[in-house]
Amino acid sequence: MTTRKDKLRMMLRAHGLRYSRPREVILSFFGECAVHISAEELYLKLKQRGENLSLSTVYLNLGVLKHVGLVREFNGVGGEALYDSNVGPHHHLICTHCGVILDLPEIVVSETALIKLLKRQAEASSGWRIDEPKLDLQGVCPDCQTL
Amino acid sequence: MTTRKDKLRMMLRAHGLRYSRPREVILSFFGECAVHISAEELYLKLKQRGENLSLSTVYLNLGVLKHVGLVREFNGVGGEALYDSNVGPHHHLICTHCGVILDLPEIVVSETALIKLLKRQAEASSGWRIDEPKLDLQGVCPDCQTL
DNA sequence: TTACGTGCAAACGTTTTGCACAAAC
DNA sequence: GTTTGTGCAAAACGTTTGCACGTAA
Repeated sequence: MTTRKDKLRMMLRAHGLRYSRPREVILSFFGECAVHISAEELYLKLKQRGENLSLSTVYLNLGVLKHVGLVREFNGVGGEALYDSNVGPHHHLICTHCGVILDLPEIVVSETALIKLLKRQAEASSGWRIDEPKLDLQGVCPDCQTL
Repeated sequence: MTTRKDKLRMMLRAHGLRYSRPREVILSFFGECAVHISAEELYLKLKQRGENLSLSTVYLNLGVLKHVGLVREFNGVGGEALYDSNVGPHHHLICTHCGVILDLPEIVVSETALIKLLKRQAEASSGWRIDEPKLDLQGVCPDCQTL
């Protein structure tokens, strides 16, 4: 029988990493909620659950997981590092008022043909090789609009 | 006769700010090169020119100039604050290898119709009010491609 | 003369690092 | 037994703040 823990062990192994309790709780947190979260927030959330791993371990492992491609790092409105287990190509809606970040809904993501056209044009005109066009739409979320 | 300094004084006045030597050298630096630069880099560049203003003054004035809309702040790949006197809507090419940032060339910027379409779709589907769609194209610049 | 801007140094929040110990393999 | 990961504390880093002095208006 293959337990959940065995699966985790195999996944980590496949990326050249060993199993550890901090890695388990961090990855299972991301498994439940693929939210955009800072290292410190993640540390506090895990502490609330009774896990006591250190803040530096959180930082270290987020770095390692980013390095092997299991999480993605990007910057919030204030420049803080945020982490996200949605590692596929996607775009962000960023509220300039409260800082909340949402992944772009399907209906827009499906318009990738337009993005690809932009990418091709940018490559042709600049000589750059473009990996991934990422659209950050800055605006005001529904909650902040009512304030 | 209206000197360059008078013009500067008037511009600052129009934004509710007084003239000062640090403001003069910072704004004239941006006038010459509308580059993407950090507070510390700017401080060092100005020091090289024989200007000795303090680092905190640079930070303070970049904040003030951002506040009145004369410069724009955004985040580099490492999350550091970068400043730019190109305050109009434009997009960025970001090299994931060396971190250099370029404004998107005309030929692509002219494709704003596509961006606007994306913006309208995103607004309709999400309920957000979107101020400014900003396209960050991450890739590898010509210099880093040859390494 | 009064409000605003500066320089310095200290404080701050976030992230990284060094090191001894512990756990995984 | 060897390699890798952890926790703690200290350091490093970019940025902000408090305060006495200087300068613009």
